[in-house]
Amino acid sequence: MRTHQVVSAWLEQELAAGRLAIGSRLPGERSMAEQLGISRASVREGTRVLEALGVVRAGVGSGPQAGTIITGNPAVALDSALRLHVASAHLPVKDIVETRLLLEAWAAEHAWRGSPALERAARLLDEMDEPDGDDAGPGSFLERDALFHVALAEAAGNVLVGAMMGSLRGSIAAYTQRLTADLPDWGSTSDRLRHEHRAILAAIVAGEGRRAAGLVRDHIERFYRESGVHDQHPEG
Amino acid sequence: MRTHQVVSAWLEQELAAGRLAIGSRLPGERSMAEQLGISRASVREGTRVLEALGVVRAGVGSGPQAGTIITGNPAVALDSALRLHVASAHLPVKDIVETRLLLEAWAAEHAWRGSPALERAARLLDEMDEPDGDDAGPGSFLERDALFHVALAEAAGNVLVGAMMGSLRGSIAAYTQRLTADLPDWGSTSDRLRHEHRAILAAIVAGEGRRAAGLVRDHIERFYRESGVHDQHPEG
DNA sequence: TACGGCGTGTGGTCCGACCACACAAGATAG
DNA sequence: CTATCTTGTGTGGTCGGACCACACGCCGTA
Repeated sequence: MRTHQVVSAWLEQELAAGRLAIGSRLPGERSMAEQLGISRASVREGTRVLEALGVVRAGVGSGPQAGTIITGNPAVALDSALRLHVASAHLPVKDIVETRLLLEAWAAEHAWRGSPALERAARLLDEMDEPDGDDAGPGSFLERDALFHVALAEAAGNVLVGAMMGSLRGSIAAYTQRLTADLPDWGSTSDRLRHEHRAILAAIVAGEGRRAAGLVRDHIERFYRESGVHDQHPEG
Repeated sequence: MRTHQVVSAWLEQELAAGRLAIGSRLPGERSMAEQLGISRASVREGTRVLEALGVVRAGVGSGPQAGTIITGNPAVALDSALRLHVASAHLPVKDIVETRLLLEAWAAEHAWRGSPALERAARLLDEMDEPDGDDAGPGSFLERDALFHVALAEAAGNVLVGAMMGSLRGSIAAYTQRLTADLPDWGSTSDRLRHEHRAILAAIVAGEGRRAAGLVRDHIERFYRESGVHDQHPEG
């Protein structure tokens, strides 16, 4: 086993044994190096990995935000991973759209009606109704659009599904931005999107899961069809 | 931006520009440190992250396997990530089962009939028919069981879905192992699993996607119901 | 021609040093 | 006595240099 993996192996043990939990602070790098019998450089490599995986968060200085603290954020793991894999053209945009469709339709169908995520989604829709005051173009609209869809995914109460959609957000924002640039009439398109968003949320709140899932599917598919995503290359 | 992130940022640029691709070899750590104007320690932290994300693979010595080489393996990213997040009890087993159900049902419905993954799946089924010669108990059976399900997921031709199932494999193997220990009659259960596997694969090959999806759903759900997974805690 | 030792470049690990930072306790000025 | 400033301490962040094990390919040797 490579030396830096000692850190994650140790952390996994501590977590399983209940000696550490989310929110706990890890020993300092110097102290951990001594405890584990490895160098500080290796401890740091191990910590970097944990950080990339969204398991810990490192902060300098002193105080509550300082030190290396255990978090539970699986989304950051995929966020950066997806960026790289998309960049390497190993991950076609088509697959991302497909996966998004899959996750969101499922989430819409299984959404928990009392989820606070739905309230967040509703707030986002209200904000999207206000004309983009200062910012130009569809920038902040699409930002909230992506967040709205992530909120829907989280409403199903499945951490994994929520995390996966959360990490897709970055990729989604990237190409929706690109696609809207080619649209001839953004005004009417955004109006339609607004309307469809309302319909989706209403269906979920009304408990009509299957119908909501269908609406989500149409919503996403139509947008990509109109934008002609199928003609574009990942690096476009 | 933290220094070690210079590496992933640089790599992303190189990939996007087409100067690097999967299979390419990165410059040596020492040379890269000089090029990027950072220390070798930071380069190493950066490559450790890339390695954890499944973007590169590092090998010592010389020859074709040596050096840091770009791979496209998103699955390894989640594999370790899931282990840690499950250990931290941040990720309930219920969510994993649910996600598995979601991914596999979709994959069964969208499987590409000519996929080589289906041939692999068929071979695995044949191997599972042979009574576990030397190994005791359901060990290698469950191993192949998990691989069979991953193969089905890959048959849909979606890299992301395949990668997600691949990284779930570790977690799945962990608790199926645990659950089968409590089963009163493993012999009859494994017979039923074998039969269901055949039926699923046959439905896919016959092009009856929807029916295959239903079979998959029943297959997974029944197993977990019988095993009483709902009564178990993540750390069980 | 076949074999064996050696050079070279790779990542892997370690050490020791210094930096920027953020808080807390003490010293200081009002 | 209070408010402010200074200093101390511990944190992660970065750096340069050193040595190791490894695996290959070259080259001298038998």
